[in-house]
Amino acid sequence: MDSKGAPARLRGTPSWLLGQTALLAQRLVADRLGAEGARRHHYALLAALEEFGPASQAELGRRGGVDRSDVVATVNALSDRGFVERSPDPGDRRRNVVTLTRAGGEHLRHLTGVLAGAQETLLAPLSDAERQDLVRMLTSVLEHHS
Amino acid sequence: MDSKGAPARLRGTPSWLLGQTALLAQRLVADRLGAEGARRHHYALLAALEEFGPASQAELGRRGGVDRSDVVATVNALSDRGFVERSPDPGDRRRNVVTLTRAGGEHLRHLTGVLAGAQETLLAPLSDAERQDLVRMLTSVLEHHS
DNA sequence: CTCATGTCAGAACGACTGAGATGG
DNA sequence: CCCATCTCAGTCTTTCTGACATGA
Repeated sequence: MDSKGAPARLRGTPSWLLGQTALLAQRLVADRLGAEGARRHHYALLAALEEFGPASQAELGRRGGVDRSDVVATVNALSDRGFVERSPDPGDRRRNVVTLTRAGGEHLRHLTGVLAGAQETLLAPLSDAERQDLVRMLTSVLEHHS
Repeated sequence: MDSKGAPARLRGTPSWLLGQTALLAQRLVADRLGAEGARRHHYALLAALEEFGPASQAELGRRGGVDRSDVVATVNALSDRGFVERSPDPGDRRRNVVTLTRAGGEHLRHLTGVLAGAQETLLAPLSDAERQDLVRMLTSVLEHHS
């Protein structure tokens, strides 16, 4: 992962640059979130809950891009800290309905700020226009391969 | 890793976009290289050998961004296929000097073409100018955090 | 004594798979 | 009978750590 001294053949390759930059970004984000006792999955599920409302765990995992197996542990952690509530669905007894609590909403807002700070640090050398270009290009690549 | 349906909070976050795009890129590259019986480490070491010349395994690992533990297995695989030669350094008996063979050079050129094809597929929706911008921006971010 | 090197064994992590129990 | 859900256990990767023997 050391970027310095890498062969020119690699340094100029978009896939390599993406990998290195993503690694940097993941570490930054994991560090900042970790300082708040959170992880990426935590943020993903909280954000999905806020945007789409209460959902079963399976549905929540689909919306947040988290594997159904990992949703279990993440919801455990979040509910231990009072950020979500897990209650049986009266209409379908297989399901647990997960709901965002007030404290969870506040936590989400807090983490959103922390995340924004991390983006700022990450993209420090880029102008606002460049950042928008970057987001647009990456989005376009992702949509093309969906 | 499913990009569709993700919360807007995540979809617009540069670090998330980078992660998703890098994942896509890594899978593409791993698939294409895998079809040639190669992996990313193979390419990294071959490229480092061609650009900087023969080196000890430790030095090679530093140059190619590969952990020295993993250099062992990679050099094994490459030398099994005749792409590199591992010989004791006469001037320092701790070291193995790794050298690129003619077949290794040809393999590297072949893989370089395969890699270029993967970049083309990955960045299909972007214009040439956009691709250059992307490379420039990512490089600038990486250098800033070095 | 110290440090670097090559090697191996395994930890740590994250993404994912499989199966079982419950229920629609 | 078939499918969805929740859960747990465990696999499969890749990346990295620790330890060891050898030798500069």
